[in-house]
Amino acid sequence: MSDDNFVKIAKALSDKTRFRILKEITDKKSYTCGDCEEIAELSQPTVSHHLKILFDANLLNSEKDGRFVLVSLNKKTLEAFCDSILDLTNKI
Amino acid sequence: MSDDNFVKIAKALSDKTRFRILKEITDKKSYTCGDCEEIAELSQPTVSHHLKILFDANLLNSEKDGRFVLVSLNKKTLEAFCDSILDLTNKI
DNA sequence: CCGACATATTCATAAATTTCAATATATGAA
DNA sequence: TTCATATATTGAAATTTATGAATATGTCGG
Repeated sequence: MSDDNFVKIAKALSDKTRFRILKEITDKKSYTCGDCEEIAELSQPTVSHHLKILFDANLLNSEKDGRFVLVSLNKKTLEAFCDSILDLTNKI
Repeated sequence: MSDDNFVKIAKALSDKTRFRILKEITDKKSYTCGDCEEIAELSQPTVSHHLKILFDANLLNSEKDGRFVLVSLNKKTLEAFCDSILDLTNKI
């Protein structure tokens, strides 16, 4: 993973609202953006903004379902991110 | 690990200068703050600021050696951070 | 088509972050 | 003690980020 990509993912993870959303959506198969508003307890535009950051970092998959957008965790990105971190520790 | 602690570590990792410093200091046993200035190619106060953020997130150990401060990677923090991420993926 | 709803975008504001010059502190050497 | 060096802190400017009101877009049901 490139340094830029690593930093982008870390930045996406570095906000408590976004982390709360990620933690919550691991439990169910799919969540709508509206579900995420309830989790975050913030306005719709703000949550939409946070979801975009998570999506741009490839931490979320999204899928249209009529009027809804269903989001789910992108496991591969999280695993690749972990691998990059463990690369640091394994060099010691 | 608490959510606050997770977010603090992610924030510390979410800057390219800080990530570059962390990557570099895995190679040698110990680095001085001056070494980190060379790595970062930024002013001394700026690097000192970045090192403080890494230290506050427990990503760096530091040890005084006369006039110098030697910094090294805190492997345990990185591993605990990874564990928290993998907790997310394992719930899917 | 129209009204209701889900999500995205624009715009403005407030807060946080990055950066460095200047300065302070601390330590070793002469 | 005095000077030179290593690091920390302060203060200020520029940039980025988080937030929400207003608005736009898109989709379903009638």
